[in-house]
Amino acid sequence: MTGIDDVARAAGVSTATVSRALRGLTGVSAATRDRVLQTADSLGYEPSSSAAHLASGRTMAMGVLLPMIERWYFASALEGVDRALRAAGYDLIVFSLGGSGTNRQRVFHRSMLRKRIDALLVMCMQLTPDELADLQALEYPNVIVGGHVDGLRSVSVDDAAAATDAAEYLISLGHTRIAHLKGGGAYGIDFDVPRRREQAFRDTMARHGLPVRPEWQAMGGFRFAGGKIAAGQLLDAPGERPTAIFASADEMAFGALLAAHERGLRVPEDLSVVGIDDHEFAEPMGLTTIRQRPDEQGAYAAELLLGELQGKARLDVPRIQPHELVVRASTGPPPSS
Amino acid sequence: MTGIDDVARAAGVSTATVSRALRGLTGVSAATRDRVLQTADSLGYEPSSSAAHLASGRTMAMGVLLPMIERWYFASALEGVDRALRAAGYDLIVFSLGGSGTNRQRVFHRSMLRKRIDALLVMCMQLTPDELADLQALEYPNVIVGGHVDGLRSVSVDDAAAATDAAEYLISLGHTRIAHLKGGGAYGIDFDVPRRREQAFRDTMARHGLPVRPEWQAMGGFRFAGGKIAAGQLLDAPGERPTAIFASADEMAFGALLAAHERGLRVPEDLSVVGIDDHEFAEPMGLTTIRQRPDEQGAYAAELLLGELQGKARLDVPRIQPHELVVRASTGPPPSS
DNA sequence: CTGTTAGCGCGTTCAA
DNA sequence: TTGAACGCGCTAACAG
Repeated sequence: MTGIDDVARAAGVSTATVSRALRGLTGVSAATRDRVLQTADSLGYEPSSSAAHLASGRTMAMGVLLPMIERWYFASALEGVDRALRAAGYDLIVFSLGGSGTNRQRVFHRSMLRKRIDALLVMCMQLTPDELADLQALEYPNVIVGGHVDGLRSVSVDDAAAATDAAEYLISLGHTRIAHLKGGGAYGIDFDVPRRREQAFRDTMARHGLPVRPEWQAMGGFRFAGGKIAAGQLLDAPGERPTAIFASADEMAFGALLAAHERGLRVPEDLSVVGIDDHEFAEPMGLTTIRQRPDEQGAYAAELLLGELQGKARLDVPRIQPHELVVRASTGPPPSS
Repeated sequence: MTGIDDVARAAGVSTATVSRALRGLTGVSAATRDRVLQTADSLGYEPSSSAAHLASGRTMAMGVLLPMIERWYFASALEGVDRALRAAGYDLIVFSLGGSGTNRQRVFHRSMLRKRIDALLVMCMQLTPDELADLQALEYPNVIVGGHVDGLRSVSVDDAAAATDAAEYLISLGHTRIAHLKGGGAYGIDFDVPRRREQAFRDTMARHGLPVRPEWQAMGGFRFAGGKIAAGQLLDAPGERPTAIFASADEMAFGALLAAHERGLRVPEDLSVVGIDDHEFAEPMGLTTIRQRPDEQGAYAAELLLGELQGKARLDVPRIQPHELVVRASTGPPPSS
């Protein structure tokens, strides 16, 4: 393996000069810099990140801790984080709980991040007090993405506003009999996003003097299959049927769409459905939804940490991430019945 | 930060003994080992991976290079890789091309992996000759997952057999007018999986003396939206309609299902659809498909590399990964017309 | 079974 | 603008 002294020798300078030239520091004449760059390139030299870490204290890597990867939100956010990090020359180290929730003990234990990262992004996780303490003991900059933990900064949409906008839109169309497909309880990891959305839904209904019927609140577990089953039960129940379903996430909304189809209900004539996310499938499925961009949230969070590592002032209250109503074919006025 | 000498001093032994005890090497008395473990724990000591790397030559990290994260196959495979690595105490470093294909130059350039990893998994990428050379110059163990590159080992299903099984199943139901939704051309990264599946489809049709009509071959780009559009065009075309669609991936099959529904075609009475993958949505959508398990493929590939790092013999021909027909509600005999 | 010592490959002083 | 020398924290080889 070719090291820094090989370059130094070949370029006829000291290792210190090579180091300076390669990192673009000042105090190197243009001539020597060019020479160093050229010989480094021709020798195929690349510095060892471990040696650099040891000498400088910086790992040039960032960690992401998440409950699981294979979920639209997480995978998209990861993509955004990766994009931001790569642009800054940082590496991305991924720690997934794999949805298990069982290897949950000592998540933030020192062993999980063996002095390998400069900062940590935590995605959508509800933390126990012990875990919170562990995280803070880790002492490097951190931020929560897509979730909320007391005492830590979050980068996310305004979940309450997003849910409110969805419910308000249904109400503006004339709906009064609105059901709610709730998320949560599915990741093996609770987090409060579903609670915030549900509360906002309830508040919005109350503000309009509309009832929130217990039998129209169902748990869809944030997934297609769960949403389909829950929506099916809603629609099959005796008595009045809702004219609209607000799903706390698109995947559950897809399930609702399918459940309606299977029962011969027309969307939106008989039933309107609105979700949150703007999942890739929402457009082809014609789902009206509240768009959010997990990738941009991830990138924003990564850049925030990157900024702090470069000495920028700490941002105690990150910018709320935007959301937006996207109207498609799954919503319309309620049936006139 | 507490280092190894802090532990050594506190335990009254040398740093070498601490190192040995902590790594579970032989040649340490039970008593000393316990004492060391205990003081290390109480001091909250965790070794620096960089220092360990420098001294030992091992990074205890593995890299994964993939075209993008937010895609069912990649995210699932990543999950499996992570699971295997974490069990072995290895870290996972992710390099995503972000679907761009533009920052494609010098993918394997030394700078991409600054001596940070012990082995590399490459997912589903078609490599240029230059890239292949770069990869091999990287000199650490590698393996391709879910794709094929001449000269490199692959962990994947038998794509030809999977596509054959799907087509054979349709044929066994009595279908003769079978359309094909092809993948490919979508990732910004070509790879030969779609070609293998298409070829197997053609071969199977030929073997049964069935025609492969050019107007029934459509490009769905491996995605829901693309599959929906392509299937819609197939179904809207004047002249005879296919009685079955074989989609090279579930996401396109979902699009076909939707296109059929929108045209009032009943599935499977008027049209049968079969996919490949067993995507999470396949079960609730009632899609007949060929199941594969990307997570297990990823885990298997990771374990293969792990084994080699531990000195096991190199496996030149990894085990073909299993696939399996899963019959659901989207397939049936062709209409008797 | 345990301790001593010499690097691993850089970044970073400090002096020139 | 450049170079020499030290040390980051650990593992490995050797000696005891």
